[in-house]
Amino acid sequence: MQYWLIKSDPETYSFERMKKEKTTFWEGVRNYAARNNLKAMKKGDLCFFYESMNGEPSIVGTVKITKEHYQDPTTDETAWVCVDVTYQSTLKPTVTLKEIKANPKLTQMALVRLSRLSVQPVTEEEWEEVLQMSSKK
DNA sequence: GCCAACGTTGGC
DNA sequence: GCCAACGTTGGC
Repeated sequence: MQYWLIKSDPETYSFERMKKEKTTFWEGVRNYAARNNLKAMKKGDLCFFYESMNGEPSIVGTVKITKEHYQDPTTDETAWVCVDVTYQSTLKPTVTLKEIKANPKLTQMALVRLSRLSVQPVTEEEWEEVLQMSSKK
């Protein structure tokens, strides 16, 4: 069981839409490092859903991997894969990037260090810490 | 909208 | 296979 974080520009695919559709295939990854992480995902793994760009960049909820990687149907290139994810929960309130950066326990998070990686691993400690931050607010 | 960071491409 | 140039991402 592992934890991950996936990023989305809400103009492309918002968490609102994720909630409405319940399940979606996470396609469009065109970066090798991110692709390798997609391939490492296992059914049942949990993911933070992070919204970038618009407004306050934040972790807004969690989703679950419901299907392991397969050929990305949006391209013929066999190099690229996608996974299926299903809505799990909404973080109330959300945890912003600002707060994550301000938390000394989270300075090692890939989100802070590798800000451009769109699919990244999260440690169990980081996972728990972010959930705590949300519940304590 | 700017610009820093970083991944990718392509010439050698 | 190196590395400069270029393109893209994403925070601000």
